[in-house]
Amino acid sequence: MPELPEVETVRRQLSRELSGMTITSVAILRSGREAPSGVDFEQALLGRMIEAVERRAKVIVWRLNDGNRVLVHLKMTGRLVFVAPDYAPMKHDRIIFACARGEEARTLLWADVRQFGFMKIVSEEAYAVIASAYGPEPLEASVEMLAQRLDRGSSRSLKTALLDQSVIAGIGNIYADEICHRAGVLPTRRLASLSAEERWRLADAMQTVLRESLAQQGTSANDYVDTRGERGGFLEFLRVYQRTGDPCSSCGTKIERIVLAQRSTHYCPHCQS
DNA sequence: ACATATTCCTGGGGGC
DNA sequence: TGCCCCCAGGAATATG
Repeated sequence: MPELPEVETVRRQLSRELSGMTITSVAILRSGREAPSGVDFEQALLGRMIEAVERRAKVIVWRLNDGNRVLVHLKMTGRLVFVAPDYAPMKHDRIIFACARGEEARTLLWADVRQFGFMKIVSEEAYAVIASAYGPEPLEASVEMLAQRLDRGSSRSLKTALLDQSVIAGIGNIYADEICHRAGVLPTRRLASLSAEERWRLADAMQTVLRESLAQQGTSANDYVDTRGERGGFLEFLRVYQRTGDPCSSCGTKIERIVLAQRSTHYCPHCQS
């Protein structure tokens, strides 16, 4: 499940490989999750140069030289992987892109087992509207700003707020649980009950956890791999996520699991309050 | 303004 | 070996 560190890892690799490249072919193997669909999608990309690869929240953004943006959301099981030019397509592959810059060429595959992900071509103006709906980027905003985003006098749970992309961008189920554990705060807490000190600890934990994971190229809990097909290394550093019953790394108490906001939620009943 | 349920989808694992 | 059922979940949408 790519969240900010995984999506950012993919973005960096794409930026390195694709910046300045022109799209020379678009082979849609399985239509339905791209917009506009089919031939219109292909025609909107052919001959365009990728000027830059950016990211907003969990969305990867290809900036094209005609001003349009290609938005890619990997959702649960989406993958962007570089493959050989003669790659033989497999069951869940959706689109294969060929790109070139002089003598250099790259073949990029978009595959998605569960088919939740999408690719969408939008204008510069439409992208600005989409981007503005997201909350601040946790690795770019200040701790003060992030703490302030959690200060809403709200009755909703902390976990719900952390998963809400309009509050803070890029956090998903893995990092929501890890952030709460680092900060020593229960995910079930109501926002309105958080002290200023707790909000500051949460904001600080957001940056710490996301930075540490990014340094390990993200977490491969299930399906995630980067553009080279390699897994992220942060799994072994997770302290609560998918560690139900394991001893807490800080105090040895067994990690517990509940369902909160329709999501599996993991916490240490001793370290978090 | 909040929660909760439903929807999309497929593979993997447990139970028998 | 092979069913059946449940589970994983990002985010939009509907309902309470």
